Amino acid sequence: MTDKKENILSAALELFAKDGYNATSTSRIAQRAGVSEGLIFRHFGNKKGLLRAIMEDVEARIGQLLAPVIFEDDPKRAIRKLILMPFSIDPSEYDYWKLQFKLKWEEEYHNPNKMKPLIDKLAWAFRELGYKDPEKEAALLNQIIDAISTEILRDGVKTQEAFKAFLLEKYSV
Amino acid sequence: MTDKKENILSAALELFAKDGYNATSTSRIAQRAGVSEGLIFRHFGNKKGLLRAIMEDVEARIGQLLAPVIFEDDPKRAIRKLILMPFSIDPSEYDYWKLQFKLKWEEEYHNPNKMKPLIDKLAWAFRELGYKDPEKEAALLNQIIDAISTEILRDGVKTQEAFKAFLLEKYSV
Amino acid sequence: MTDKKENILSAALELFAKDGYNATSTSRIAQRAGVSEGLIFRHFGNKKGLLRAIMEDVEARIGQLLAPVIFEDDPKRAIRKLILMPFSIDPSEYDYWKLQFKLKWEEEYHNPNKMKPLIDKLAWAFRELGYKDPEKEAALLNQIIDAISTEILRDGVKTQEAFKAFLLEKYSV
Amino acid sequence: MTDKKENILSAALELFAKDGYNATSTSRIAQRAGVSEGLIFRHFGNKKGLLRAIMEDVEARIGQLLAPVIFEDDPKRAIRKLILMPFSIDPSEYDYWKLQFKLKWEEEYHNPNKMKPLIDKLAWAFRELGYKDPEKEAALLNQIIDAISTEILRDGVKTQEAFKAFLLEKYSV
DNA sequence: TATGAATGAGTATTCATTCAT
DNA sequence: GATGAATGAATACTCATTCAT
Repeated sequence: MTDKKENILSAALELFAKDGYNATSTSRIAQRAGVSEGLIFRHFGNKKGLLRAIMEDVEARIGQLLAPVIFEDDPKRAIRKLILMPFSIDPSEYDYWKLQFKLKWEEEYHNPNKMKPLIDKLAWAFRELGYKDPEKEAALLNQIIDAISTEILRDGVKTQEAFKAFLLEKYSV
Repeated sequence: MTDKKENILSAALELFAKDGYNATSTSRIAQRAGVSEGLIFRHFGNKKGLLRAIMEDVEARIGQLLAPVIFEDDPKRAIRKLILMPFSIDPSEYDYWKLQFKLKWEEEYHNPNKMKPLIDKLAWAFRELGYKDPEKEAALLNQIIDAISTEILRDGVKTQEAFKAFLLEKYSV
Repeated sequence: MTDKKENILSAALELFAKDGYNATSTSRIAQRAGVSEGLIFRHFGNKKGLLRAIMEDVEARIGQLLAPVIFEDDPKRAIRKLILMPFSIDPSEYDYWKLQFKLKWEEEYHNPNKMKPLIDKLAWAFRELGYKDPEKEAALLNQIIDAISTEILRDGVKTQEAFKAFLLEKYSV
Repeated sequence: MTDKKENILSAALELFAKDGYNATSTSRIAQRAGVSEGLIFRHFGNKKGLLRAIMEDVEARIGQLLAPVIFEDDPKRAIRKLILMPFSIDPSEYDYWKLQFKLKWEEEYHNPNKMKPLIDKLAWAFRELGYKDPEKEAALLNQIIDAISTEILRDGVKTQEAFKAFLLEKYSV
């Protein structure tokens, strides 16, 4: 991949994450990337194509982050790893996550199945631990982590730090 | 308030809730409201002014919905009422709620303090019931309700129905 | 119709006739009409809409020009009037005609049926005059007039003047 | 001439003939020719240069087609050959002709002198046959053939077939 | 010879906003 | 209060062309 193509990708990620897809014009992306506007279209066809290219990256990163949870064999440790996850995201990767959350509300880009494997794993963990309604517990914890991630991305990790111990204790993990 | 002004307000609410603020043009609002585009600016100054006017409504509705929780004197019943709340929203009012959630991610319009009184009330309730860390419990339940509301607004109330009993039991309320 | 709307119409007619539809940009039209580019779209929706509006005029003018032929009761005089027609077009109306011919080759705008009533009338005239194959004679004369009109529009009426007498004599009208 | 250069030429001919010069982009030409866009400019300098190269071909073909008329020594047979000409064009060569006609109205490319030798030959033929105004007869027949060719290129040879016998008889050739 | 990255000017169209009536 | 004409800046996208490789 050429330098300029990468510049476009990272400028777009940054702006999409900050302002959203609709509110970011291709001309601002080009400007920030230091390239001509036309180049965006030569490389990605259209604005949606650029978004798609970025989303592939985003999904890969999320996959990487979730992998340790999904491949954990011990149920307690799986839950623990998930709870710790939002606190361990590298700030340099926040934009990937912000975009993911922004797109839930913008565009038709929302794909709720993306989290399916994680929820399944959690359900398994809760079942192993003898919880009465493991599916619901899984969905609930997933939502909690989702909400905490949201807050972290908006206001920084420090504002949510207190929840870490709280949740670990609540779930005894 | 004149008819036409109200038409504008309800057309804008509908469109903002469906497509977001940025993706809704004043011309589409005028068209759907059956008024001239100019009238929007006579009444509300500019597009942001229109959004502000709508948000006043939105906040009033949310206030109304939360009032029964906040003025409940029995801690168990307060928690119970909050859990039931997202399931009891009249579908005709969904747009107010959708807009509220959409705006969290769009615009600089997010006002996290809006929920402060509710969280305080919840903290009080959990304290009364002897929970160890009532502030965190309050924040957590608030986030859970937030997440469930989100899902209800996106996919309908039926998809989340199962959580009602689950949560009521979990919190023994 | 407002002044500015008419300005747009006449600027567009002029430019479409000179350079063709595709080769004329909306910005050049706006510039020549002395209006903002946006106004074109407010009045005509899009570039095609502008062309359509012009074509309605064009067809009305052509109708007017052909009417004396079509409502002529004497066959010889009908043919005579048609032959004289291209020589009698007011130069101020050339653009309407040029556009008509340009569009035959550009766009999907060609409508061969437009000339049907004229050809029918000619066929009738030739039949009345005892010609052996009146339909073909009609089509042929129509084509000849078409070709002469083309030349007149390109190079001026003088270059074709000699054909006037030649054709009148040829058809003895 | 290299393969690729020929590919460009034939792709451009096809597209210019179908959509016109202005409406055909160099990128579409390159795509259809299966070459890089840059190669067009290496070979032909610019888009106009490509058109010029094609027009040389076009004129050569037209010359070939007219040669039998121009070198015919018998006046009747010369006229006969011209009348038959548009019906005998090989459909695989239609694009050359379409382009020729399209360009009459687009671009500054029209060259009316191209037909001079043909018209001179016709004038000679009509003079030989004792027509009263051979120059005009020549110009007229040329226009008729031109018009019939136009129709054939647009709607196919069958739609004009009937004119063949009609004209041959009209001119007794 | 041939490519493919890159550009700057241009395209049709939409936008929020103003203003005379 | 209400309209509809009008605008200028912005939008996503296309174009012919250049150039290093």
